[in-house]
Amino acid sequence: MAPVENASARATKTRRKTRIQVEKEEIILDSALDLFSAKGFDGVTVDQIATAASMSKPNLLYYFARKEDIFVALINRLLETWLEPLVELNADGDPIEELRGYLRRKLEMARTRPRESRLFANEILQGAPRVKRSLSGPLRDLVAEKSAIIQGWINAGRLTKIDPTHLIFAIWSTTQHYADFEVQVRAVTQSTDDAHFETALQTLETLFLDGLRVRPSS
Amino acid sequence: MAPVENASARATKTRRKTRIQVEKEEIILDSALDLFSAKGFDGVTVDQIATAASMSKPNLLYYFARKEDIFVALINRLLETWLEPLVELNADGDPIEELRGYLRRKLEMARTRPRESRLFANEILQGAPRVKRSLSGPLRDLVAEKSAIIQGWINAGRLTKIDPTHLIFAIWSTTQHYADFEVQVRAVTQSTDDAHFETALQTLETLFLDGLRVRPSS
DNA sequence: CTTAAAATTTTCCGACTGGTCAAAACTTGA
DNA sequence: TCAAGTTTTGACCAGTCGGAAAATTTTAAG
Repeated sequence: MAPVENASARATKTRRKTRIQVEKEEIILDSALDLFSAKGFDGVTVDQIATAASMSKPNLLYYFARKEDIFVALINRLLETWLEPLVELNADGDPIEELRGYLRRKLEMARTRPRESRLFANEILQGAPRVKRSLSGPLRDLVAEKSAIIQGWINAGRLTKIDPTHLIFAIWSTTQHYADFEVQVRAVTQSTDDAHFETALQTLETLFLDGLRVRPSS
Repeated sequence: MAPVENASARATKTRRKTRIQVEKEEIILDSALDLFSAKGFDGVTVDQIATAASMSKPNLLYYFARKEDIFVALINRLLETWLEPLVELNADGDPIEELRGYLRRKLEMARTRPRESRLFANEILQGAPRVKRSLSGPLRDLVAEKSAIIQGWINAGRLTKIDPTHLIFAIWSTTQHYADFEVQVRAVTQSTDDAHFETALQTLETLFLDGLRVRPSS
């Protein structure tokens, strides 16, 4: 007798997952991340994901009933790790060192996890139809919390007067640029490896901490 | 008798365009820009573009033989205006004021032409399959030229030592962020209009020119 | 007004898409 | 070992897609 419900439905009913379920779902998600991050949701077929995961389409659909379920699973799993660098920003640390560390962690994430960055960019770019709720929920709350910390540093005269939220945007955009616009970066810098990330870090640190204007050295 | 070749083919043979051709092509491109920038190349059907342009699908295909031709036409037309703010960077001006002006122009472009920004982002994000040539050609040359100018300013001690190319990347990413990630920006700032662009400009100017580190005011 | 070219519409098609279904093959725990 | 549950497969489908073809209507130049 064929099962009435699929693997996903069963999972939500908290019936515990089989060894095979855990393994196969992992393979599917990894293959899907490859494809979705490179071609976007609409640019990928279920068949392509199945082939990449070395299984048949109906078999894949046994684990994720709909194509969109795979995408949503990826986004949800992504959001957590994605915000980790910001979570680590510590109110008790030295402001300059804390922000330098955040910049470094975020750039490192762009270097080591470009697929996740591009997947997220793809989704936001198209109006975030599947994660809008998360944006105005957990994301906004976290930014508000960390912005308050930065504002505290500014009020204490330990940082230049600046809008904390837009500062966070600046860190996000400059670092993710190296993942999302990798093709462009490579075309312009003619780089074929990771070497430009070191230059990028130096440039961004100097820019964010000291700015372009030349000051007389004390 | 039906025409053997379509409007595009004729155009390439330098037969001059009809009034109707000029008008309709404009309408098609504008409608396509709306849709492509919002949903990406694969997320849009020819039928949707045709409906948005108030014509039938075969009629649209009379002007652009293939869906991809519309996209390519958009990208080509876009590239020129897109690089204009950088073209205007003037070697003879004051370095700080020149870069401030570039930043301002680029952010203004993100505000007034978000559709173009998103279209471009969509294309780059997916590996630039249709404009790779332009990236390593005209784009790279322009960046090289302007980087040399900035490097000249640095050598003359008029700017902080920094990698000019990555500085340009930083200006690109921070400004385009407000167009490409608009949904996220709005979700976080809870802004419903353009007001946050003023705050963004102030933040980026302060950040890029003076940095975060507090200096004793002379 | 005439007529050739341009523009539009109607009709159609083959390829592909996401997804279903029932049967077969395989695991696994008692 | 064996039966209940899990996993995999092959056949299939209804809808959509980009695009082709040909006939018809409209435009514009002489």
